[in-house]
Amino acid sequence: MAEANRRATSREVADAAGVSQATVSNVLNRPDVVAPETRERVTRAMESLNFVVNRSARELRMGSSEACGVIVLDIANPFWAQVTSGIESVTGPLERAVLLASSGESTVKERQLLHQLEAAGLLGLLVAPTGEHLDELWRIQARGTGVVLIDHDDATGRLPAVALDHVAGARLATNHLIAQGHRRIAMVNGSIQNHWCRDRRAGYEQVCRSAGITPLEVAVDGMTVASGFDCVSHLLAIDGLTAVFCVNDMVALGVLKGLSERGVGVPEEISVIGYDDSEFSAMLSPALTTVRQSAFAIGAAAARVLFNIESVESANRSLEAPVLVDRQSVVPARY
Amino acid sequence: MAEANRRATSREVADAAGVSQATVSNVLNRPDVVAPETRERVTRAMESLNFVVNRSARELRMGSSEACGVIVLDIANPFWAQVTSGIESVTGPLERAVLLASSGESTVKERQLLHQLEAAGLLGLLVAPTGEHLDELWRIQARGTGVVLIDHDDATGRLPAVALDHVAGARLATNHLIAQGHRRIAMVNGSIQNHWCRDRRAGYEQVCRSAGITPLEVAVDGMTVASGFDCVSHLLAIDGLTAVFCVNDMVALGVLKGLSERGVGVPEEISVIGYDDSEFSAMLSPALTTVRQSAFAIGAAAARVLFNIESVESANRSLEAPVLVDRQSVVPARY
DNA sequence: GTGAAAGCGCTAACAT
DNA sequence: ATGTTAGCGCTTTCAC
Repeated sequence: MAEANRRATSREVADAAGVSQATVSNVLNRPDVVAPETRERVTRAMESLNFVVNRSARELRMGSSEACGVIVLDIANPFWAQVTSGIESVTGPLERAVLLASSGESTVKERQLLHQLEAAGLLGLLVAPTGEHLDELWRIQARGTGVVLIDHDDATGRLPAVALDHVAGARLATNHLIAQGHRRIAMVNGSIQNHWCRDRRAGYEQVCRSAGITPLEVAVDGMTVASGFDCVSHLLAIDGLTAVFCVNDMVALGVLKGLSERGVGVPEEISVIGYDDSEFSAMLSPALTTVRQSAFAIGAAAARVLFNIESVESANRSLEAPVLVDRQSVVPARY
Repeated sequence: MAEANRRATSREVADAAGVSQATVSNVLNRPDVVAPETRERVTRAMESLNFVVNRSARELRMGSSEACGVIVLDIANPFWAQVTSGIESVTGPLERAVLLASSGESTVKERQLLHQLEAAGLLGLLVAPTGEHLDELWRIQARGTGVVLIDHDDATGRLPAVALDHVAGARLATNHLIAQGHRRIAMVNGSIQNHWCRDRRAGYEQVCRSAGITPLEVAVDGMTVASGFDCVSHLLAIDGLTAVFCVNDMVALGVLKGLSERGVGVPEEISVIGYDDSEFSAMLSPALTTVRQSAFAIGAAAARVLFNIESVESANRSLEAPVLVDRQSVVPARY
């Protein structure tokens, strides 16, 4: 049985190849500096011993790792799954590992994860913060771990941030509704702890007010299909309602379902607009009118910023402005 | 400026607290063994220095890490996002980090990732293999890193595997179609490189044959909405087709879309059945009839096996059998 | 209950 | 071109 039950060390490779450990290290890290013949011999030794470098040792020695940590708000949400894909699209080719974690929008879980990830000694962290308390992130940055905010700004400008313009997106959605003649428009919104929700509400309110109509907000707990479904009774209690703006497509899905179960026709009786343009949205019936923003692009941009491939400014500029995807769930109001 | 630009070491904490490094280590790992008063002093020093242990050093010393690596086939697919959630549901409370990577169903990418993850010196790996070549995984296991297969069996029994019964699920779907009187049933399937696709096809074919009807397979490249959409022309070329079994809900979504764009009514003209019961499936119109299997449960089960919380046998037993979710996209065939 | 010392596997000066 | 050596920050006997 040639197979050891333990990983081979560079020391063993060196012995097997009849060279010093330093040469093995050179073969690994600066192959050009070692004689082709020696290199060949060392490489063969590595293969026959199934050598694989011990990353902990390397990192300890070098003082840092190449990998990055990612904290998203909810991995089960398609938006974040897309963001993750975007991040991987840049880390993959760079052969950089990604340590992914999901805070589930819980601030305490976020703190735990931050602590764990910092202890992992990573090159940097990409984080979608759960709240406004950026101080822990500032501290991590000060201690030497790069931090890039995903879809959340740092008002103090200490942390680089790659963010989508939610205010603009919400304005787009609300304007569309108003342009179709709607005046009684509700917004189904998540917790305003969440800056998305805050920003989207801000956009919604701005447009409402300048059109002289009263904003009507219905809050839900999580931004999930279930919460959308559950809030339908509140929606139906609103007098004269003709349109609803949902904070995202998942919620819109729930609202659609709740409305249809109660026999309320969409879009004939009530128009519904979502946000995100999730993969399923075009396929709903009625196909969901929504606002598209590029989740994939924001993930990739944040990773590029962390790895110094691109400046924050340029990364943010590269993010497309939100666009309205006009489908079937919004029609002109009938009075 | 008290804030150092460098992480504090246990040595520094020791000096600040006027104790030895060993005591700091004890406070960290065996708090009970150190005098309460000393412990208190050390803890304060840690806080004031913002100490956080260097995981690389700890792991180097201990010879292994607590974290685990995960390789899924495609993180952007809701099924895998759910599996990931399941894994996190067990690693989270255990404070174990998860290193997530996605192979994108590419075998070469898989090899790269395996290499990277092994080099990270993790406690174990949870992997959904892209193909049948398990030899690299066997080697990793032999070298001392735990490996648990997600949704893929190891015929040799060397690797513990947590797997769903795709053959049974496909039988369920096909039987349902036949019970509704369908005889010309196509299956839209992904690459048979993928064992899911193979298993689901096997179930489909078994049932077809024993009912004396000819299996009709249409292959697509990836298991995505786009591939489903693209194969509709092939589907429509099949003479007398009345039903289609899609390898998953994403593909079904694409097929639904393609069919509706061509004015083919579902379910009046063609019945469609999916697989996975993705979150959006109930909300489609028609609501998608599909097969449910618990992606979340399989992730959690695999993690429990890796961490020795549960035996493979018990974990597999705990996985629910696939169930048919009868909705609107399948109706009796009309002749 | 606490400290001194050794060493995990690797890389990087420096010497040859 | 290759070898020697030191040491990254931590845990862990083994003394005291």
